[in-house]
Amino acid sequence: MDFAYADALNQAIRLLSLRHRARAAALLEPLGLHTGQEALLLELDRTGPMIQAQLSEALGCEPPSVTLMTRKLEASGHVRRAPAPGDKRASVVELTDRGRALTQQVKGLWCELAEETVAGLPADTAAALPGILMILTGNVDTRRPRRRQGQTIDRGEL
Amino acid sequence: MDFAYADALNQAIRLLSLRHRARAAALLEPLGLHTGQEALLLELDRTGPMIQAQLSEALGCEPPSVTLMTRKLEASGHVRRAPAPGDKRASVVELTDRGRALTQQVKGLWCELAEETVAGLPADTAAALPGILMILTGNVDTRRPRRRQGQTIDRGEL
DNA sequence: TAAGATTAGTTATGCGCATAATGTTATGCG
DNA sequence: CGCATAACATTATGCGCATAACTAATCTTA
Repeated sequence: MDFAYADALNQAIRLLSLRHRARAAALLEPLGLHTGQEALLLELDRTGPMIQAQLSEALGCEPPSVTLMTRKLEASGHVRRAPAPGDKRASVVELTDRGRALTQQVKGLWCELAEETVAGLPADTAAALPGILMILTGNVDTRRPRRRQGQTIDRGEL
Repeated sequence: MDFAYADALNQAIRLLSLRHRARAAALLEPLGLHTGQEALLLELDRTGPMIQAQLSEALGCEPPSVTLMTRKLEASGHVRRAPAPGDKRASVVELTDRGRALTQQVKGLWCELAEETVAGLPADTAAALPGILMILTGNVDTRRPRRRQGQTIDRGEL
């Protein structure tokens, strides 16, 4: 593997992370949201109420992070927590009406951000991009079982 | 702009950021490096000694971050700081011999990481990726003058 | 059913990067 | 020249996300 290429790729990913996150933060700030919280709201909007362990899985961040995110969103009244029926350890998280309203605004910003991000790219490139990035993510993902080299794993899921 | 696409794209970028960073951290940890420090070493290796303001620009992070990074790399003996000739405010940062040696190891890991990252991608897609990501980065970059919508700005660079 | 292992969630702590405020040196202009 | 302004660096502080250590509840199984 050519180092010049490797460096270009890793650096590009690093810079995109920094800038995309910074831009997202700037867009979300008027709504009183910090980066990461929008992902939780959008996930609840997509999937409906769920317990924190599921959120952790869906958001790709660790349980302690989810604890803090939900705590803050609860404090700001966008999310509600209730004891999970049938499991006294777990608590289900769901959007409040205010949270649902805010999520709609987030969706608008999210479209803006995506549009801004892929500006100047050929349409087919832009269309393929999410899928490509998901492949990359899967390739370096150490949380899940570890997919081998971008090919799907045989169905040995316990 | 379609929300489903926007969501897929923004989410993909967010997850790639988290996972790629985590994987890099895991690879760098045996070298005693934390994420971000490798970028500084590689930049010094590429460009040679430079002052922190230049590092800040090259690395895409703010001066206070550079202060901390250099301080830690100085403490671990990989980098040296000297007063800048002709400017008592600035200090030039350069690699020590140990730093240079470590950087060579980082380069190896960087190749591993890139290889792992693009596994399973068509060769031409992988080849085009760094350029595409740099376009995205430029599109959402608010540090520099603000390029408009992915097209180059007219040469009004002061 | 009682004991060990697993799972949900939390608290404590640490790192990277950001912004704000400060001190110091350079510079450009009346 | 002298003064205002800009640039380099730093300190203080805050947020997101991570890991480690812990409690409490649930599952497994002998």
